[in-house]
Amino acid sequence: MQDSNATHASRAPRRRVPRAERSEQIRNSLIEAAAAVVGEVGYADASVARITALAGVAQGTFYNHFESRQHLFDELLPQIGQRMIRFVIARVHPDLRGAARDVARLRAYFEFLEENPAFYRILYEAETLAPVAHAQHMKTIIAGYVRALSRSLDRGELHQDITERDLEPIALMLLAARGYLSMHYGAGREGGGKVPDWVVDSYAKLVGNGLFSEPGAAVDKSNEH
Amino acid sequence: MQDSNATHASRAPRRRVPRAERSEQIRNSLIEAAAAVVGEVGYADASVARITALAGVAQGTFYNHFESRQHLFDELLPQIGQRMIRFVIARVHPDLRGAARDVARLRAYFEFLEENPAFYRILYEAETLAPVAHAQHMKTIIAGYVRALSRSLDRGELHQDITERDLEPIALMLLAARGYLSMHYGAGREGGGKVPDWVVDSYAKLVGNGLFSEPGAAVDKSNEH
Amino acid sequence: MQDSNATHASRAPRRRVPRAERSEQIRNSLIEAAAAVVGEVGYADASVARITALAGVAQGTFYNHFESRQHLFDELLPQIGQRMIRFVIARVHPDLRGAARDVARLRAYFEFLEENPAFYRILYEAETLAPVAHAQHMKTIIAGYVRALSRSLDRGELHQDITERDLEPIALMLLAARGYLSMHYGAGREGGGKVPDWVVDSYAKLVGNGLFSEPGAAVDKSNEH
Amino acid sequence: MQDSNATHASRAPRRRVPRAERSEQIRNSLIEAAAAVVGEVGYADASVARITALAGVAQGTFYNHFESRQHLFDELLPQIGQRMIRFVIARVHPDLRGAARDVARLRAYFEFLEENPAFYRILYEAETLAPVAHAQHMKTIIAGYVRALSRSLDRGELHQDITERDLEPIALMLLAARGYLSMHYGAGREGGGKVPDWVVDSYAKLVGNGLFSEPGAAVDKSNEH
DNA sequence: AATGAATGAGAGTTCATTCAT
DNA sequence: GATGAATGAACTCTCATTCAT
Repeated sequence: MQDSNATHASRAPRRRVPRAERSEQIRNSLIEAAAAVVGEVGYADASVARITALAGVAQGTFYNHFESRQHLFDELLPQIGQRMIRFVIARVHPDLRGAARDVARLRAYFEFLEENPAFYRILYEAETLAPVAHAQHMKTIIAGYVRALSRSLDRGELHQDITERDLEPIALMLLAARGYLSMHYGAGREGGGKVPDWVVDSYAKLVGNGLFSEPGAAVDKSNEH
Repeated sequence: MQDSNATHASRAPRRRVPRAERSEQIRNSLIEAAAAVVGEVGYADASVARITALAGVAQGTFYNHFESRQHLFDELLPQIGQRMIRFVIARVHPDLRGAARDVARLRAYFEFLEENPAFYRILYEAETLAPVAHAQHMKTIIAGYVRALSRSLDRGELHQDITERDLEPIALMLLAARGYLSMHYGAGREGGGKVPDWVVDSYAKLVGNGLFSEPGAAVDKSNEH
Repeated sequence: MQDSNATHASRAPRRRVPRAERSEQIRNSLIEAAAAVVGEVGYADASVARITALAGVAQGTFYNHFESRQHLFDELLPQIGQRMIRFVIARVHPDLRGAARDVARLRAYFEFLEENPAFYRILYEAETLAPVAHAQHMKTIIAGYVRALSRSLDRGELHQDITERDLEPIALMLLAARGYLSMHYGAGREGGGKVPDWVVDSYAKLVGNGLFSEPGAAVDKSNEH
Repeated sequence: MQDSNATHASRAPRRRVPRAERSEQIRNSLIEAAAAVVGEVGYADASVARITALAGVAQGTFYNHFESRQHLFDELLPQIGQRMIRFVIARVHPDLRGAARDVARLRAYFEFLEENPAFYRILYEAETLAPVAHAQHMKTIIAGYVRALSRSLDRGELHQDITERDLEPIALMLLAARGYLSMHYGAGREGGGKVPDWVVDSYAKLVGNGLFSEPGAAVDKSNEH
């Protein structure tokens, strides 16, 4: 981050360090401000006026850094989303396997939400208000989840009836669970807060054993092979 | 103040259409119009002008029936939500039990979405744009789901480690699955469409057997009581 | 359709006269205000704020009557242009013929400009700022002029070397003369004012005899002295 | 940036003067860029950003050379106007006299416009958007035209009813003709283009013989009404 | 009760100009 | 002198809501 001699513009700006750094600072502060504002009032009410006021710059400055309000919105989720991914990776012990690993990821996610309550809105409103970013984020997240499940599958950690093709819908459902549980028990509520342990346990039970106990009942009707 | 007696309409030749009924008609047509508009363009762009235009009344008329645009929005989901609930109930055979019943409900939900693609947006945007209605809807839906699961529990259809307290988070997660699967494979995508059978099968597998096969592994690590 | 009986109140607006009239009044006052503002500061600085302030209505009202600022601009020249045409027609004695008629029209035009000094800017800036209106106006004006000249041609009032084909460029040049003379000696200057008689006389000389007298030099014919 | 410090001063018109000359270069390139931009999009949309981008300098540099955008605009027409004047002088054979000389000047003007289509907009929009420059330009041009006509008058080339006082309005009208003819038949239209010969002939007829053939009628009659 | 024009606050965006580097 | 980001006033336009008819 310190070295900025790597890129050498043809026009030769004299003192690129302070200027470029200051510019980068402002850009970042705009993103941070936007994240905070969107987290608080949602995309729809995150006006440029509000964002720039929080960032402490003039409204016009906004447009030196982003083509439009929408362009900022489209960067918001990727930025914070990456942060979330790194956070979760850092929090999950590399040796964990199977269901334990999955539950650990869930917990890490909830912890991230506790520390970054804005993320909830940034993510879930993005579906309609920053759809490109949302689609990209979901794609990345799903792909990562499928990869992890795929490794579990290879290791034989999954039930025998689970096939490669099931992994995507299952990843999706587990992500869905994250979202709804945090909405209902955690950051999505007013005031945010921690998702209680017993809720995580319910997740673990569902993921570990499924819900219904009658053998084959669920699969029989709809599955022909 | 007009007479709102609707049972005997043939009283005077002056007024043929009862006022109250006509008023109710307009109110309903506004709700229908709003549902269509929100389904098409979302809450944010569902302007009063657009809704009244579709309903065929003047803009001012809107405010004779609803205190504000937000008040209409707050009625939208309850209305359409009830319709969805009735639809699902009607489609699920009363004799189905256990996982088969749950899967049938999932299918019915997807069918409702196919026939009412607007519902997807009305429901999922409501979380931020009609939060009161959304909370109420979720409460109702969850309560219904929990009741159903509770009956399954009483009948001994569930795994033995599932307790009464697990039912709410589990209901939530199954609802979450509905939402994300329809977003990804069905009505949430451009052009709507049917969720494929193999995706329903993946749901059935998860709900039936769980995901991970190591017995107890998932629960052990994270549960200390 | 005029009936506004209480028994048949479903479609018919009750008292359309005052409402429609008031609306028309506001629309007209916006046009008048716009004409005044454009005349004073030009199209570029004729902001909606300025126009509505002068018209005494709210800014939003503007958009109940015109799709956009440009749409008003596009109506401005046709409106005032028609007024000018009617004015000139009214001022020119129907029995005048030949050069006398042409000069009378020139005088009438100058008089109109004296009474409507805004017209100058409305017309001449329109070329770039309301090009469609300008083109339409010029087409109308040129066509009218050509028609008048054509009648003179038929009556044998014109020089023998003038043919039908010359009429359009000549009409254009006479219109050009109007414009530049008023710019330089009349309404185009600060403070407006009347174009002096001796300037009109110069016009009359040019139109009457041409400028150069050498036989054969320009086109030849009909010149001595 | 580049080594422009060649310090050998010889007899040849090669100058050293690194600073002043470089400064002059930038200033000129800004004027050239402005001319191109104004010609393309008009004064109103000729933003400082656009001009400096075309000139290849930073926006701030602009204000080292011009007090304001308007100050540049005020220099634009004088610069290009002088170029036009020199072009016309160079193209008109010094021995031509009378109407032939005038028509030759008209043709030269049209040729200049063909080669410099930007000039049309620079000149005609200047009336409202660079009024000082426009007034100065017109003054210069009119003075030159009057001088030329005055020489014709001294040589007896003009009609006897033309007096010294007529020369200014007549010069103005001939300039007006230039402008409108080029607007309608030449550079003013989309795509520019050459004014056809037959249009020039119409001009020649008007200037040569006038329009109406009744001698004297034009002047006398019009003073009564 | 129905109408639909009037309202005005507030939105996103532009751009001439300034100024620290 | 050259730079180019920062500034903030001004712009056009939208729309939920009001209210006289």
